[in-house]
Amino acid sequence: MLNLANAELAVMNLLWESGERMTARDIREQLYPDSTKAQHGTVQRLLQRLEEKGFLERDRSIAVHFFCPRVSREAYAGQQLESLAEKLTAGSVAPLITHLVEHQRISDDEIQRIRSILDSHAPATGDADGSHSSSEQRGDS
Amino acid sequence: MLNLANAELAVMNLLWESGERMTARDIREQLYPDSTKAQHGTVQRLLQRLEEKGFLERDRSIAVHFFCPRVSREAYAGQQLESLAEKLTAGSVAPLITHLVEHQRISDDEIQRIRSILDSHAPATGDADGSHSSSEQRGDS
DNA sequence: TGACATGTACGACAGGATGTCGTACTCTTA
DNA sequence: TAAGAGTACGACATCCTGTCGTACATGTCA
Repeated sequence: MLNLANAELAVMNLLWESGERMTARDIREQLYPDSTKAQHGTVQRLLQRLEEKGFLERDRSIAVHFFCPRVSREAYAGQQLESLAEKLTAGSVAPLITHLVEHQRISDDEIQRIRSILDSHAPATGDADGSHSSSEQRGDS
Repeated sequence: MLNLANAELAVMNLLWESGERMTARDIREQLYPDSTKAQHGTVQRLLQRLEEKGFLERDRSIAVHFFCPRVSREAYAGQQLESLAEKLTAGSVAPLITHLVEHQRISDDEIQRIRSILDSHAPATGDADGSHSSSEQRGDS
């Protein structure tokens, strides 16, 4: 999956937040409140590139096209995170989280949420320490 | 903090993995095994830009400079993760982790590691803990 | 000391990504 | 059919990257 540039991300954010399909006009009016003629072209260009990249779907069945996300925000975020982990921590996300936690960049509330996510998806292994399962650091490549 | 491009990241990876300060020659020989004259210039350019960006430190006290990281891999990774969370999930990393877990992109081993990180840094769950595996969180997300 | 090897500093360039705008074409509708 | 709105996309300036070459500095050794 490719990356989203700033302007492209702005468009996707609109689509993600709207929850409904949008027309190019909708998008233009939100991105450029003082929309000139030229900016309409800009939006069309962005939409075209986003379509080429596979990030959105265009409904051509009628003259005025409708756009909606083809990639969810969560999927994109997850992919970006994976890519980050691959490049920097040999595919492991634990070091990233370690750093965030140690530098108090994660609030207690966040920690609770993460813990509950893990609890609900990782069936208790039985043992409390969980250190039996080949947990050696492979921190770098 | 700025981003690292591919070639720049390659240099930083060398420095991060080496653990010791390196000369430009060391780096060139590793990046370009068949090092030509030209590539020496390339490496120098990369080192210069990395220094400008603040990613490494250059010891100019002697003629042949020594280079070492000024930013740790963990710090860079953490910053990138934060940046990602800011752009995509309103600063919260929980949604990122949620996605990874739900799509089984995190191994059980990783989950155990993350859990232990959280346990060791955020013990105050309100109650006296002790039963962290109990069923409290609803964790819908 | 002078020549040479090695190293540093940095200008320059090409290629790609991005944001922007303008123009040509299409479609709908009055 | 003409006007208005929309679509498709060429074109451009800008920035970032990776690369190379050149000019200058420094150290070594006969």
